[in-house]
Amino acid sequence: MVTEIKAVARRHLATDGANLSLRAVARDMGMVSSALYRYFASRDDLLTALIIDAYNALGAAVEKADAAVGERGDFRGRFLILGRAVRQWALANPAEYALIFGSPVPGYAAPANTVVAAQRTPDVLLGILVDGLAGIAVRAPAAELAPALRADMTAARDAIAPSLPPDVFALGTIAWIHIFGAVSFELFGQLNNVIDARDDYFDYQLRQIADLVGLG
Amino acid sequence: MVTEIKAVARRHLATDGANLSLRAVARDMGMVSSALYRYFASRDDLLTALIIDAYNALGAAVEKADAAVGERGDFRGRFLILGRAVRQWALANPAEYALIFGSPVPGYAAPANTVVAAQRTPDVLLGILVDGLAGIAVRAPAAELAPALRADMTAARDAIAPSLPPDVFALGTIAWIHIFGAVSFELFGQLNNVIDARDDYFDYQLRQIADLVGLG
DNA sequence: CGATGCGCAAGAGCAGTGCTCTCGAATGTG
DNA sequence: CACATTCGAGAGCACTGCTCTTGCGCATCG
Repeated sequence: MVTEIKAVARRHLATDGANLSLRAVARDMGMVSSALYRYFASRDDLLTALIIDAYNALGAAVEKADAAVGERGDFRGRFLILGRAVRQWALANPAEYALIFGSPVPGYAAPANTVVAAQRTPDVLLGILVDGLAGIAVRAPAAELAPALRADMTAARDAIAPSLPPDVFALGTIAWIHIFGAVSFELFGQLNNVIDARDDYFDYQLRQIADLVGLG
Repeated sequence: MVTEIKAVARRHLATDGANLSLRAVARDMGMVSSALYRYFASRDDLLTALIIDAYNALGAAVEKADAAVGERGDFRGRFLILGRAVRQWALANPAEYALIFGSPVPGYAAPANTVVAAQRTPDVLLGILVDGLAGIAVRAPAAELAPALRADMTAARDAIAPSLPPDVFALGTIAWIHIFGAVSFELFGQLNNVIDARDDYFDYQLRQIADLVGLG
């Protein structure tokens, strides 16, 4: 039942965007709006469920794409596949992407449940770096981390990818942020009337970032 | 009068986020909601005006920051200043930043008026590259542009920065996208509970991107 | 077999929204 | 002074999220 509600809500999300109407969802299900409150305490609750689903769907798509790569030792190739998987999922589910990576709604605060689902995709990226580090394909980065920043990076990698040097971990966050930035830039319309060869452009960016990270 | 309405709307935007209430704005001005329709044809119209203002405010802040740099030949320094100016403006005006760089509202299509205002900030960045190119501080990039992408880049630089080689122009777009991505990532809460030294982290990213672009 | 309880949905209602339309008051112009 | 134009108020429509009460139907007990 809740899955059916979420399915209909997802359909509405795809057409109407983030301003999801509970009444419209109920109408589509032949119910009255108050009936939905048996399954979701509020509209925000429904949105939270959709957000967690979206994080998991993206994470699953990326995990599947990386797992399908035969040559596990081709770390640069795996990174490119990962980036493309993120973008493909975003292009296929723009509303859900905007839900999790777009501007947050004012009063809304993401519950702790979301973080584990949100971590799946960056986890895959860090996994590639961990594997690549073992194969010494990842070069040592040339940049300097300020002390406070180094402490943050060390603490974060301790919790997520203990075997990664903080400098490599930091470069991984840059890669993740740029993938997010590039997809958002395209999806939110900032590329309109400027760049048409979007597949090529995204790949170009991935290669540049791979170089920056040291995935040669 | 329209400026006063926009001022009140901006104040509401800062507290209530993107779902701006015309009635609340009118209430704050001691007027009734229908009176606002003399000055703005619709709520979207008011939002469009705010968007253009936001683009111009950001552009002006960045232009001012770059113009204040004494050593015009320190292209890497000017790039860092530019990035910090973008972030500072975004942190000071989060709602307006989200308005122009966040997920677009579903039915909304940006009018042509916005593009000239939107171009001001990337123009400053490209200006630094143009200057830096004359001083041969910008190294030749190592990456390859696919033919269709090269055509896009060439056309775009013809319209914006004719003296820039397409490869350098392309690197400039990467820099701009990463600045946007890094600011959005921080502002939209994706850094929460992970990185606290945010000034340091942003500067670290800027240095890495400066290296990537070749601003040594 | 009948009564009780519970899960579920419907309906009314409240406060709020964007937007349209009409009407009256004030203002400045000929 | 008379006119026209601008401006804001008010009512109203359709919509929203959400609460509360009501009642239907079904299953489980005594």
